[in-house]
Amino acid sequence: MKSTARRLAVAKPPAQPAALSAGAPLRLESDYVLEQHIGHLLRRSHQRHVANFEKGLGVLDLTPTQFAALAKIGERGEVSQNLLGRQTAMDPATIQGVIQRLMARNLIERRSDPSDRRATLLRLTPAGLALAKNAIVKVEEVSQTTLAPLDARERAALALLLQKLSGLA
Amino acid sequence: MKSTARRLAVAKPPAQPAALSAGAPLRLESDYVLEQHIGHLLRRSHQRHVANFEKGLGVLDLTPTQFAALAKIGERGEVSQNLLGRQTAMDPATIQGVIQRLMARNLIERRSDPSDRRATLLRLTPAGLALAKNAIVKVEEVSQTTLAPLDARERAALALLLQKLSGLA
DNA sequence: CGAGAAACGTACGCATACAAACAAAGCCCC
DNA sequence: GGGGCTTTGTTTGTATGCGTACGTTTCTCG
Repeated sequence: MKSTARRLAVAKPPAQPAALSAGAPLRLESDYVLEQHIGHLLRRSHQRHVANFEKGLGVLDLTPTQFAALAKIGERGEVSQNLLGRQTAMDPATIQGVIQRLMARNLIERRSDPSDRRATLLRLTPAGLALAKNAIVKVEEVSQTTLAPLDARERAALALLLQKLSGLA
Repeated sequence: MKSTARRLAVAKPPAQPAALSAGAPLRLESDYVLEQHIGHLLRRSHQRHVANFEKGLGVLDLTPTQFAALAKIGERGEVSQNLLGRQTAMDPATIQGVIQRLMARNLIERRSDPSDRRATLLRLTPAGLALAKNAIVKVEEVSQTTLAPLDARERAALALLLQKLSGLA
């Protein structure tokens, strides 16, 4: 078994206590290029899409995760909270907050599962259903905006590659 | 000029006040498939990479953004905070928190720009430089882990597509 | 020169995102 | 039948990530 669980990588400060390093700044001699790394590219691309999303949804005022939850609930009819989390790739702590905010807006409602007293079942309210329908149209437009730099062949290729990368294929 | 700045999309609850909808759950009749949408794929892929990152960095205990800031500072020698933010795709509010945490760990230090009293210049401490060097090695390994599902040709294609998508190409 | 615009860093609020710890309920399997 | 493991949902704490507003400083341009 592993000995220590986790150790903070705190480095003790250098010898001279107070003064800032006086001379030329320290440089990292390396051919590392942030902009070419997969992590940075994924982050930037996702960041741009989220920006498009929030702009495109406008008065509907849904975040990507809120929309995903709403759409998934509508697709399944009724789901438990943790199952919904797994199907939208959110951990229990995250989905919990999302659910709370959707409930506060009367978009979903919950009842306890009669066959499992631990679980709560989620379903759309009429308002949630109506909002989801409107949102789907907008979300399609958002996807077009995000994908605008790519042609049809590139879009298909990208989707396939990302499915492989995320373990969905 | 626009009339109202922003309106909350709150829907008034349906006629019956208290009771949950009794019958069958409302369903969203739609062929919308979350798993095929670019936003979800980007989110999942990024999510998987971040998980690899945090696992792979181990005791170095750097988040992707903290590493990006550290690497960029080391590359430039000395940068102002906002410029660093632009080069790592973080807005001023976000980079501010990252800088605070790196400073609290003695990895970077700041001085006010003598030629612009608004700006603060950031540079690596010796500890920060050492940590960054170690981190770069680990980060390369993380990238390999993330990209493991793809062969060389697919990796190159993905990088190109994401560069286009994020506006870096 | 001097007023308006722009840029710098900071602060607050909200929404993901996840680790860790927890109580309650259900399941497994001897 | 019952002890242990798992699952469900919650809470707390930390870290992005961005909108917005703010005070200070610098720049621009008439």
